[in-house]
Amino acid sequence: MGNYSAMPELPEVETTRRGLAPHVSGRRIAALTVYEPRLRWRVPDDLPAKLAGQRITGTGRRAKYLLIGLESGTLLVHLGMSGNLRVLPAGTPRIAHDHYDLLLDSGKILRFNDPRRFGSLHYATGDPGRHPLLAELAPEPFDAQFDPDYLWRIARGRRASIKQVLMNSRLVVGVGNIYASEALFRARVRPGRGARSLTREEAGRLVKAVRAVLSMAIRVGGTTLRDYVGTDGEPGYFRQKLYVYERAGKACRVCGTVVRRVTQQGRSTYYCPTCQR
DNA sequence: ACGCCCTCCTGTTGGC
DNA sequence: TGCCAACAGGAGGGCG
Repeated sequence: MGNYSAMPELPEVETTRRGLAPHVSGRRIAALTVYEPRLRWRVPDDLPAKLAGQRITGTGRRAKYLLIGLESGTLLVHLGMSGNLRVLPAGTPRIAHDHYDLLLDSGKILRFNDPRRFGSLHYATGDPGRHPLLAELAPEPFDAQFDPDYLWRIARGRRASIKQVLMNSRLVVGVGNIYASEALFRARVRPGRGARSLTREEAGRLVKAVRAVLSMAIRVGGTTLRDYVGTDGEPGYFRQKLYVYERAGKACRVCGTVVRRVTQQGRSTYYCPTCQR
């Protein structure tokens, strides 16, 4: 399997945000240096000039976008599926796939590394929520709006599977491939079920499960696959808590049944045929 | 409106 | 042992 890296989902992004916030909040950007602008979208040539000298007002997160608030706008940082941000002393030698540095007035740099270059860097002026990448996003899983009624209602109107619904960022954001499988396991719902077959009770269990699995992952610092590290170099420990993800052929941790792997829309899905109905 | 597929990218893996 | 195709996946874009 090629997941040598973090596959940053919502918990990994939130872990990154919390790790770097104390290092960047209130600092001034001395310079942005772009070594490789060809990310998911090309980093604009004029971005360094726009950022230089600006104070960082704070950090935030929307879906899997890390937001860095500046005096005159907001940086939208996406980690893609192999990206990470590290806080390092200025002058630290670059390694392969280091693509840009934000030099801070503290003498530290915020360095972005991303082997697959699926990550991105955007700058929004004005309300970042109006930026095209954020404007159409669904509620956060921890929003009050994402409740059993909401999930049940949208699921009933869909022909797609329940796993597809969970992973559709126009319906609910932040649930990627790992946590979709894990949440469905905890809710005891089979991932291949048609979303419209979800009962009201199952919708309730699923809302709880999504929130539980995400908040637990945030609490322990994300999922370690191969070499995931947060901004301070500490690995995440959620991998140890996985019930089904990447456990095909192994015994279910609850009932002992062999965990299955199936493919849905080209993505791996894992489930226990006994625990999940 | 919805659902599905394609695309971007590169390190790792497995088959021959 | 070495080569190479397949695979992994977030998510926007496009198409039917």
